[in-house]
Amino acid sequence: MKQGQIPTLKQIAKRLKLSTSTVSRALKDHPSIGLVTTMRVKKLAAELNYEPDNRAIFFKQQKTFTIGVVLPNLSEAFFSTAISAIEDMATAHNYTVILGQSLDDEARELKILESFKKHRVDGIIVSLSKNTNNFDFIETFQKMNIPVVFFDCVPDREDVYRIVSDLETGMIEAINTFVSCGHNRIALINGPESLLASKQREEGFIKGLKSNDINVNRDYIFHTNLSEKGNQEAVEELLSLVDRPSAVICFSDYVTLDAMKLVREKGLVINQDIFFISFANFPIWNHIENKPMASIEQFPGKQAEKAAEILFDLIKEDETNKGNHIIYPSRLIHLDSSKQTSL
Amino acid sequence: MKQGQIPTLKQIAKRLKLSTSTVSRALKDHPSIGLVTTMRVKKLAAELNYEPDNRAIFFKQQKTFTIGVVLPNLSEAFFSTAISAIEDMATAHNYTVILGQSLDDEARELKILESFKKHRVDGIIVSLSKNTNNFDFIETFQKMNIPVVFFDCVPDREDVYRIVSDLETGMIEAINTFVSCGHNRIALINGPESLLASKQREEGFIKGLKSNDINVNRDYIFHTNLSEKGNQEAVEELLSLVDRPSAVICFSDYVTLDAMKLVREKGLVINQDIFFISFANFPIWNHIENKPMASIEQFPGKQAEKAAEILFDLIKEDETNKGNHIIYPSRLIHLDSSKQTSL
DNA sequence: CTGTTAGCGCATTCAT
DNA sequence: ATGAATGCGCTAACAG
Repeated sequence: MKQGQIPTLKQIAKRLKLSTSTVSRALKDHPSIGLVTTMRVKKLAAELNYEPDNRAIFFKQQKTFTIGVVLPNLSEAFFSTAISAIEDMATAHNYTVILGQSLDDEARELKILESFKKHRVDGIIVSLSKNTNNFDFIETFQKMNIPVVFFDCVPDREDVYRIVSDLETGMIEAINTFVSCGHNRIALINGPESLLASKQREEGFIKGLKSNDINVNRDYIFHTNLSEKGNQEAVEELLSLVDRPSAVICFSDYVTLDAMKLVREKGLVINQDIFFISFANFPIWNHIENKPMASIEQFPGKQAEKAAEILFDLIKEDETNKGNHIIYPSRLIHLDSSKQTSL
Repeated sequence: MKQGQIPTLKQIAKRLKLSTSTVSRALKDHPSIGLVTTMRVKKLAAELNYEPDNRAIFFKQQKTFTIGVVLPNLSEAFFSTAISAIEDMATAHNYTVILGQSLDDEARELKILESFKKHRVDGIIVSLSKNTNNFDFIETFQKMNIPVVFFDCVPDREDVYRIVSDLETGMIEAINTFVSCGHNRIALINGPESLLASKQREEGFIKGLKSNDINVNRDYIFHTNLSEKGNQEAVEELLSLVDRPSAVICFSDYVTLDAMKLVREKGLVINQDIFFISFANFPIWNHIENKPMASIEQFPGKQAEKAAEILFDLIKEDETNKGNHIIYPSRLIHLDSSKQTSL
């Protein structure tokens, strides 16, 4: 009574006095099956609401038509945009997506990867947790022939497929913008030093300053572990400098939110006493007073889409070495600040 | 050479000169297998890095140990909190989660459900798109014995499992708060009339006014389709009333963001000329100047967790009719407004 | 305590 | 153009 309803190939075959193979082929428009038979089969299949049982197909084909995606945090607009892009690509390829949030916790990330492995996903897309230091899992999946593609937060190794945003372009635009507004005391609140993303920001920062003939002052480079507390500590330090910076570039929009909050509490006026530019360009800025001057767009959708594209190529074993390091430029987006100075 | 590495039960059995069933049982600590044998099997399995092939297990057990979740939009904090809760529950039950975003598009929602059906998920959790009117899919899944649980945005039918937040409690608190601050011209910017959630808000609104002996003025109830344009139109109307409301309750924090933006552009000062309370309580308020007075928390995590709990009960066929309509109270959260009036 | 056997639903190879 | 036979990896009923 339970599953009695769900029709199988065999049932269709019996009802039509055909063999399962004929039915199977008819359903797939195999050329060697007669038109009449094909029609009869399809008709009954439609009537019975037949659906092939994916479980059997997965088993037979040694595939699951499923990819796994590990992200730090869905609540960040950056990643929800990314996952939407991946989902769309997956749908287009007739794949489904299983998901895990690492919440920037290395152990949790590993558990998710474990579960993907057990699930026998056909491929994996990862944007690393900010605290991941152990990359042994890469070898594990290599051995199992499960392709892995990284994006955004990627390991600092050459032997992987990875897609990143070139943070230098946006960073240099940011500095040029600040300089053209007359700033020369420009600070950077950077992320954890272990991150490739932080390294790249710092390189761009220094390059940008140099190209504007500004001395690089190491005291103007701060680091945060990206927690609210860490962000505030960095800002406290920054504000207590005798020669306080007038312009600040933050690792991300979240860092900027924390920074601006503290700055306001200290009685300083944003976009008057101190100016901000940050990374990520999240959509909410347009609804906020006293936003940063600009934010650097990293095109999460594009990055994720490319990651999915490469992954599906790898799954299809088109191992056309189309370069396993893709870099997209980032771009500075000026936020409408017409209301900012009117306060 | 490809899959040659991946060990199976059979291989372990051959190497150990045992039968596959013995190996299978040993790996599961079946009591009828001798300790020595169990040890030998486990040792070799560990050496070979054996992992059972879920595809075969799915097939054999007629299950996928996978649940599907359909949500409107991952980028809303409400839903990303919800999905985290579901994920945690799923992990605890050894299940994986496949995900789809409807983006409030009925057709897209249906496609996602289709794909879940093909994937033979063991159960489904849905928070409906704001534009869904056709609920035929409920019958389809019923027929296939795939349990479905709704939360937050649920169908207005009795014969389904659903978990919602009781919007009335929060709504009444909101009105009481406004009244105690001296407001009596209180407006509601509500969502689409077709939504159960809108209906409930309106009921609470009217109840709250009545209990405070305030006449219900129908002109103070507005509707928006929740698009930015719709939100703004509602606010335009509201502001153009001769007897302009001094206090506004909005359908959600997103509506409030749009509303406050427009209000500012009109030169009005928030928390002085006009006051807001809204639904959802998203985390970013604490980082924003000129936030609403309060926001009504709907506990997405709790709702989602409960939905998952019920779903897993249904999957296990513990069809203990533990009530298929669960309601959690909502609660007004006062936002720290110390900085608000100091501008 | 351990082995043998059968079968889940489907795709496929080999016959006819 | 169609059918029969096989096997994917695993579990479980049955047999010893």
